[in-house]
Amino acid sequence: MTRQEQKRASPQTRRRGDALVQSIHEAALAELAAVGLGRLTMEGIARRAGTAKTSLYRRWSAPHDVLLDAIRDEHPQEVASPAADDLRGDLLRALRQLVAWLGTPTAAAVAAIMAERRRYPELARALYERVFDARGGRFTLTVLRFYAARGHIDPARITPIVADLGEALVFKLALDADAPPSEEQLVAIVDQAILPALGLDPARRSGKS
Amino acid sequence: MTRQEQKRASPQTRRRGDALVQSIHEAALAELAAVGLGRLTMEGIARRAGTAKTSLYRRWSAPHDVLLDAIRDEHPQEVASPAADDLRGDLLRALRQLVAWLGTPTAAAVAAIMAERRRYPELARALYERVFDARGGRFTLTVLRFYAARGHIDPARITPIVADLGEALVFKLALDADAPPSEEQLVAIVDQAILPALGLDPARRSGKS
DNA sequence: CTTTTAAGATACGTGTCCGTATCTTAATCG
DNA sequence: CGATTAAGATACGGACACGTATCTTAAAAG
Repeated sequence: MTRQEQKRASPQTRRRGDALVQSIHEAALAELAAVGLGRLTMEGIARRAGTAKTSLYRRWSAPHDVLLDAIRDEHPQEVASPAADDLRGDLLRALRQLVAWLGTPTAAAVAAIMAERRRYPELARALYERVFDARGGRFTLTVLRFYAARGHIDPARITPIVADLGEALVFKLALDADAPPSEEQLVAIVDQAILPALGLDPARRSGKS
Repeated sequence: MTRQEQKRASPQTRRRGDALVQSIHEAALAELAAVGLGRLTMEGIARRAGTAKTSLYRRWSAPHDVLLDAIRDEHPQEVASPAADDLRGDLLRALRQLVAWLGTPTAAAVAAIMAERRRYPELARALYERVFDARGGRFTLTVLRFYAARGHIDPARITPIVADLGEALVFKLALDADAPPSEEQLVAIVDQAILPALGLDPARRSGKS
């Protein structure tokens, strides 16, 4: 056993550098979920992260700064690639992905900031500038554009309202029920709202025969 | 000049009874809008109402109680009566009414509670029980049912998703822009989303010729 | 190994809010 | 008018968080 191995055998008690920052980020998101924006404190984040306030103040001047960094680090986002010949399936996949994201601590943080954007305008602005552009990240828009480019959809149908449909309904359902929409509800969103709005109404097509 | 008129001539400095409660209610809603649920305090409400904490504690034990009473008192709601032969116009009227309500302090309070329902479940529950049933108050549903009963709409089209469409889009637009949707946007919601979902697609109808 | 770095622990004065207690006094009642 | 009621003002001890300062010590560097 070399001296290096002996050193490894003793359990580490302190986190340093990136490991510590990662822990603090996770703690910030969890603390936000627990207490909300108005009650987010350095003491709370530090307590939850199991670290000292000094470690936080060495890097950030306020809890909102910690939160923004946490969101940015946890936010990497990939939108599913459309299949090419299954509009309905791809819309469903996109909505499922949205629902999956809604279950993350990051989504909860983004929602909290959006909900209180009038009270914390600087925070909301910083979210846009430092994390994402507000109009980006539409899960269904990628799919719609993909199929319009291939001639499956009349491009004139892809208006801002139609592009917003899927997300608006998912958010509303989630808010009303305080639970993610079911697969059945996602299917209903696609079949009863999105496709009709695109001029591809399943109820009308089956009624053709 | 009688003694009663003399008494009226001296400016009153204190509010009593209902007048005081009304002031406190308004203050509670305004304070909530300013600081949010997490920072709503008795001291804040009292300060804003220009009264003493004792006056609050004589009636309520916590700021959330004040808030609930304020919402209930300010919440009376009337949905516009449909016209009978103007589905599109009535849907627009209903959406305008929703937008008008969204501009009230009460709506902001309801939104705040809904946004933080996971952090304040008791408060959210009390909102449902003491103020309104969660599934009530759908602005467009009254219109849809009215026209279905008259045969203008296939009742099978009025699914929960379709019933939710208008409100979901209005909420999303308002949230994204931090401003009420414009009249043009309301028109787009009706023409591009609601009517197609009802099988009454304007774009398809005009394409008939 | 020693030195350096930064993580962690704690103290401190200040400010805000809580909920209760006490008192003064405007407004209403009889 | 006097008596009663409740509105308003203020004090108080305790809890919590702030941001800064100081010190100890684990971990990394050389």
